[in-house]
Amino acid sequence: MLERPADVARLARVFHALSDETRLRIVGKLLGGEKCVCNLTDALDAGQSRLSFHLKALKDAGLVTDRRAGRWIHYSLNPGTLAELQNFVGTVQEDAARLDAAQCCEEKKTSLGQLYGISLF
Amino acid sequence: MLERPADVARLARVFHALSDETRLRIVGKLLGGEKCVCNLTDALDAGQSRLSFHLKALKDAGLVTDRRAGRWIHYSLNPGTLAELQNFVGTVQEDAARLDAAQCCEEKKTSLGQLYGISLF
DNA sequence: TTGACATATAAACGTTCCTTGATATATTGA
DNA sequence: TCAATATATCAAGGAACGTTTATATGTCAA
Repeated sequence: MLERPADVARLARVFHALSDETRLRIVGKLLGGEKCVCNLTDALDAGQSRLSFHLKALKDAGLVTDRRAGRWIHYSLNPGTLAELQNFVGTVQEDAARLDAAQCCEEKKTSLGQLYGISLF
Repeated sequence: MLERPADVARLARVFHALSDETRLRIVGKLLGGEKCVCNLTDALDAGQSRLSFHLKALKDAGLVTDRRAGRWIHYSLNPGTLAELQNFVGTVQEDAARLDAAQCCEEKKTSLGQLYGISLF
């Protein structure tokens, strides 16, 4: 998934959207189900315009969707993007764990072999 | 995990580390196993100092570890932090999927009930 | 139609981030 | 010890980001 430049750019945008504490707190609130902006303003005591700014960042990244209901606009988590994200993180994590498990058997190879260009296996 | 301020700050740092295209490409390269900086410089044709800057960001976030081997420093993915990350993303994703599945049964409730303060269930 | 309310957008400003070029540190081989 | 190599750190400049205040848009109720 990190081979195609478009995917890299997309992932960077999603991660960037989650790289701010206010936005993470918004996500935390949305875990309970969809919320209108007014709910979030109270729960996070953040100014209205500030909240709007961060909601836009989350929405542009595809992490949340909005739905107008009369005067209010309700935001909720977008399962699709979250599934993509989980897929990516899961892949990287599994790979890292696999490499880590293999490492114990290659200690000598990596620390000495790479130095001297010798493979013990 | 988003209740404690310290966790929110930690997560924001990890996400920020992954919010840059150069750093994501570094992660992509490390999927194949540990690499020395020289390998990465070649593979990503990024200047040495630029690469060093991004490796530090990944290291400070706990996403990679480094290991000196003679003249070279090898970087590899840190499975622990990646597991934490996967745990978080997985939780949010599952929650979003659950809410999404429930939504079909509450369509009337959310679109009309919330407007008029009536619960149909 | 008017006023109140919920939310979005714009402008201005300080802060953080990334890049580049120069310099410093650590390690090795001669 | 000296030169070469690999990497880190620093300083400067510009771009992107987040906050705030003010204004605009859209919706409802009277």
